[in-house]
Amino acid sequence: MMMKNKNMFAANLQAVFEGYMDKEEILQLIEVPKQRDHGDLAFPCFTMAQHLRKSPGLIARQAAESMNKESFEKVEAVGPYVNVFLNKQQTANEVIGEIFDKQQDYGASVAGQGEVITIDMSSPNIAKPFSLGHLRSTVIGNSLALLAEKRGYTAVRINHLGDWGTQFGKLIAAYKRWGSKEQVSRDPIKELLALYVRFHHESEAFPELIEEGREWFKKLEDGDSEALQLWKWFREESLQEFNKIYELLGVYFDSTEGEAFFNDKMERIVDVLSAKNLLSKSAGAQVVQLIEAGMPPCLIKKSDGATLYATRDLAAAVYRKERYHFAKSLYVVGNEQSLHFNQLSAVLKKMGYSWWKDIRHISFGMVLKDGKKLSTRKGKVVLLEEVLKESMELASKNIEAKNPDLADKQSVAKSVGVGAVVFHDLKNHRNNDIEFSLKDMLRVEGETGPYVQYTYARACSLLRKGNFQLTGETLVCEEEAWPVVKVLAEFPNTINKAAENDDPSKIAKYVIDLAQEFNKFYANKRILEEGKHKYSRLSLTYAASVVLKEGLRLLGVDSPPEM
RNA sequence: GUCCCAGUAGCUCAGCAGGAUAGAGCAACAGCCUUCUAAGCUGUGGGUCACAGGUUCGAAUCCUGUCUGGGACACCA
Repeated sequence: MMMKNKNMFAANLQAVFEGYMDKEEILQLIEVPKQRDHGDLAFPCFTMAQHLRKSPGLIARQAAESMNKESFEKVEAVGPYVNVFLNKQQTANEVIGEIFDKQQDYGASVAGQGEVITIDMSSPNIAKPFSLGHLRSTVIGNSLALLAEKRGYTAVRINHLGDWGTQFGKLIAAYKRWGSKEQVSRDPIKELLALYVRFHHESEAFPELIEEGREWFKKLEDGDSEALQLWKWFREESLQEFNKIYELLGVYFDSTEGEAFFNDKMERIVDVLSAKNLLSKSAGAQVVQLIEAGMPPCLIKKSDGATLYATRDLAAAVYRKERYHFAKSLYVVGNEQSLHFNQLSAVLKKMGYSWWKDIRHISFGMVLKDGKKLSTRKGKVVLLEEVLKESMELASKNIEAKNPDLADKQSVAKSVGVGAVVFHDLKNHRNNDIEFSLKDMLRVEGETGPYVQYTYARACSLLRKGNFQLTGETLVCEEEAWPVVKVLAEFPNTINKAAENDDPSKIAKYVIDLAQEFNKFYANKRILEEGKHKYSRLSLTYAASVVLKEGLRLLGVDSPPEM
């Protein structure tokens, strides 16, 4: 919609500047004024001033005068700018009409029709608590998947569980020394974590423990039945705990093939590397040199012959390409691993896979406490489950205080409590580090999930009370409704920007923006007041509700119709 | 030491394919509910956009350097 207006504006200007500037260039220059009284679109004349060697102010005045103004409400020159005001009535009818027409598909496209995007997300480590870092990966990945689907792609959500590696040797060693079946069964993650922490603590004084852990991992790799059994048990218990969280978050996976799944797929990678003469020995280890790419070498095999993270990820990348034929493969993993992913791409490139450039590391900032990284090894973790629990309790208290007669309080408390935490995680650009603050996460006023949900619930309430029904009559756009219409018109554009930049925060900001504009409208106009504006106001309310709900959905946040 | 990311209001952050007086939210203060959900709305105060150069008619936005913070840098993932 906005694009259409922009095109129209550009076409008109092009006619005026015939021979000096093509439409593409004009489109590039057209901008949205920051201030309301500067209109809806603006063209700065500085560049034209250089072409024509006249003052920008003069050009703006002449352009404003000679332009075809029929399709706009007003065209005026202000200083060096040509400002246009769109036809509010027509635009409102077009925008809201389109939303009525498409409903939740408003903003959808077919850009990715027939293509697959795999998304490596969440990927918690077995036997360790689900941390806030994993929450980030999970909700960012989920939102990117939803955005991809909105644009017609098939999204494959992959939970690459951290279910293999030397830490399991350590864990088994710790369990054998100090663990008990009863305790682990009672509270698996907590107990396993305690064992892991104790192992690290004690191995500072008794370094021989490290060796013991290494031996257990070797046994695990060699298929020792005791080791394998313990490993399976740890994995199973952990997965059950994780599933509770996924259920709360409303996230599902198409694949939970973790690291262990690739154990038998790595030899092939090593063979290819070897056949292509890419492997070299360095201090006993097998590496791929990446000097020409300006990177340190990528470790493929340890000096004891064991494989490494990179080997596994290479195997996983190849496997995913062969299985899913992805057009793009995203890895939602913390930014401290950017070197690893750069190395991964570089090695794939050397292996001759042309799709190396379709691999994309979607990095995100860390969750910090007192400005420092949280460390599992030192037991310094914030448990997501507890955060969610507190948030849901707070939501429950708020409902009790504000709307005690609400039906289905528990499910609303869940939606709002979880929504607050998810939204808080997504509202800022993913690359920012987040200082852990329970207070901020539980906030429900201002730029928060509950604020947006509240706005949606209010809109729903109006629609219920006003018995809103589509009649298709022509709408009247009041002055106060115009800002809402403009934001509504931007939704498709915002979706594209969010998807192109792998940036869900754009959607979060958008939805806040829309809620703010709608709330202003709500404060200024009695929507249910009988009279000639009622249908138009309710229509606007309806359109806003559709877009708020869909925006929240794209973030993985529920929209209860009442709260 | 090398590489990556960041430094905008007291706090959390937008804005950054250059453009008109730098915007929100929180916190503070002052208002608005016998009428559509006050998880809301309105107003006030608060800024040398880290610093220094450069490119440009024009820089928070682009380039270079400096400082500060964080992260990564071989047998963890």
